[in-house]
Amino acid sequence: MSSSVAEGSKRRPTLHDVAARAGVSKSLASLALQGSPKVAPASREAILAAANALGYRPNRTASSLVRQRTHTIGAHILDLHNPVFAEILDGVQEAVRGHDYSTLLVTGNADPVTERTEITRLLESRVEGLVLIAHRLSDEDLAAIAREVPTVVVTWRTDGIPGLDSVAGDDLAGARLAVDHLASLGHSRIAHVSGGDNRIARERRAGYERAMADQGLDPLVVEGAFTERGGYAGAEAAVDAGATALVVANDLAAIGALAALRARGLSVPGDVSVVGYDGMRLLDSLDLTTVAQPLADMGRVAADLLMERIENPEKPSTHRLVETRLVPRGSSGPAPE
Amino acid sequence: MSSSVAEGSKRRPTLHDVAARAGVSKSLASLALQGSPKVAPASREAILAAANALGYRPNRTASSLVRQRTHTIGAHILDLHNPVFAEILDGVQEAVRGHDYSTLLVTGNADPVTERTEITRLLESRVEGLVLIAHRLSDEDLAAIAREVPTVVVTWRTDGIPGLDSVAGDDLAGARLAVDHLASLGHSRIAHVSGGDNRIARERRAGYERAMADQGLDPLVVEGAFTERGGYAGAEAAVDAGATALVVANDLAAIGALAALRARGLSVPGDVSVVGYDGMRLLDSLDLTTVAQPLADMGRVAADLLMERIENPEKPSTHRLVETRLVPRGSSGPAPE
DNA sequence: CGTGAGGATTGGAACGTTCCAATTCCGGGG
DNA sequence: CCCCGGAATTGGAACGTTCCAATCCTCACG
Repeated sequence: MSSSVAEGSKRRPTLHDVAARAGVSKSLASLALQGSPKVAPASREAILAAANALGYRPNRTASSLVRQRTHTIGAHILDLHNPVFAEILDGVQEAVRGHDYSTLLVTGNADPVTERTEITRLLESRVEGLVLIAHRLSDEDLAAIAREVPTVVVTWRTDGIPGLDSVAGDDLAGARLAVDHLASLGHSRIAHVSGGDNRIARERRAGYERAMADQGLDPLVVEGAFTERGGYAGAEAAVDAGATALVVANDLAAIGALAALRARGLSVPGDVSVVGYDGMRLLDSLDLTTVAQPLADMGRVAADLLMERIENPEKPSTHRLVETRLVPRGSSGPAPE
Repeated sequence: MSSSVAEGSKRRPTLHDVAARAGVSKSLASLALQGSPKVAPASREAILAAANALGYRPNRTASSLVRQRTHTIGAHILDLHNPVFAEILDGVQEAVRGHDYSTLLVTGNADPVTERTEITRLLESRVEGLVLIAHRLSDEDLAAIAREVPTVVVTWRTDGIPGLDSVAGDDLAGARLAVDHLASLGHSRIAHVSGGDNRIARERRAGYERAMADQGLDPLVVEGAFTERGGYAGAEAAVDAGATALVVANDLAAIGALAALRARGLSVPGDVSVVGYDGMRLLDSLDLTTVAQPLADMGRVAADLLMERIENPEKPSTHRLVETRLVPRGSSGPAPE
């Protein structure tokens, strides 16, 4: 019959309700719930009990408004379907949680338009920082965003934009690792299945080309994409051109490449060796050689950089290049014949 | 020299600033930015121009507070590493975007404690609904949450909790599909690599056992888990026990099982057939037979149910059982000898 | 027994919106 | 020339917090 409970059954209880029930002011109730030491034990107890009885939940939006802090960061992920991004996100989440932040996640689904509107939404929600796990933004857009909120780009180095940090693998060196590995196994017809026309793909391709030149080998690049289909088609073209080894632009495409080779009845690594790129977890079971990046670490580093910049927005940009390493597995072996 | 711009360089411009610059009241500015038809064209233009010049961004937290709506739903995902969940989430995102909602994403990392605190955080952020893509909550916790906010559970049927909807695949029928498929290929020693001690795993196991009984075959269950490692170990145990076909609890574990068989030098499907469960995209390339669920659809349906319940919180619970189907691929073939 | 120190408590402003009720403005009809 | 209606505009309260400044108590000390 307690009227406050009865009428509260529809409306969410507010701090005011808690205070009323405990017989104190809302100020004191606020203090007590924040765990301030200056509230008398008796009052504290009464307030906590009241809050509990009412099922009170602090309203973060109200609190954010007055505190001018949301304790939330935004994360944009290019494509939910690539496990690689999920692994990076996982690292972000972990680090961010340690700093008592939440993550507002959006995807552009690889479409630049939705990507922009989704990011706008994040900005309107007053996220305190932004982690872009791959993106399709123009440099101007990126600069505008970075001016507005601390931002870090994961997956490729982005310099020249003030106040923006980035975390990336060394794609040039990574592609070289793959080429050198295959060359040392005696391969000479090493093809590259590219990842299409985007920043990372270009970088990896450049790394491949330079490494091939340094090995004194003729490069052979076939067009592909960062998807299984892309890898499938690319692998077909590459073996048609006589390749005995494939440096594939990413793991997903490498899995597709494997499928293509299987379909052709070619054995791996007997007839053709395959090396992927990224180092997603699954690959261990698939026995696929790859150039691995420490994905979760990249996420963690990104989140840490973001936290630092939130602390100190004026700090100079830092660009972290993480180490990639070759993880040899069963998909790469000596050149045939 | 315009003072409002100069001093605004640090502080975010607010509606008040826009109104001042346009020489109107904040009320009118608000109206104009919402696209109300009752503001004079001239004023509208001035206001829009001012907003643009200042780089004004509406503050959603303030707006949420007064409107009592956040236009945000919360999503909890059990484990970011299982691509299956990502695919479901993708469907959720898409549907939710259509309704002009954002998603606040959290993970419990399969740990019940962080799971609860993360969900609490969502509640404090006043999400208008909750999608739980697998969870570890007790029924009481779940009921308490559902009482507080519209909630839908994806991945397993959850009834008996008022005001809670669920979307799930028919695991009983699904496991039967796998068994029948293998039986029709002539297998009799069909083992089940279980997914451990959880709701879904139990259901799939039960489906397997019943189907085996109906086929007049002896069941053989080995303990596994919903992970690659679990599948790996399970497959070893199963072949040691003489199985020629494996019904594995989920795709991830099936991939692990494949790895185990390869390590043993057993051919698939020559020596052993393998059937997975879930239907994650990657499987197509891996040529793995599976019992597929329409994952993205499940996400979409979940989001739609949620939207309906947000509209009408009193509607009776609905439990959607989505259809699973067997997708035969190269990992299952006739029984040996 | 008065005074003051310091702890406990409180009122009220502020955060940036939305939206209702009230006011101003304008031209046309009487 | 006044008044009226409707369109355009505005002030101000409200949303649920936080936090500052001010007040209230209580008790020890002189």
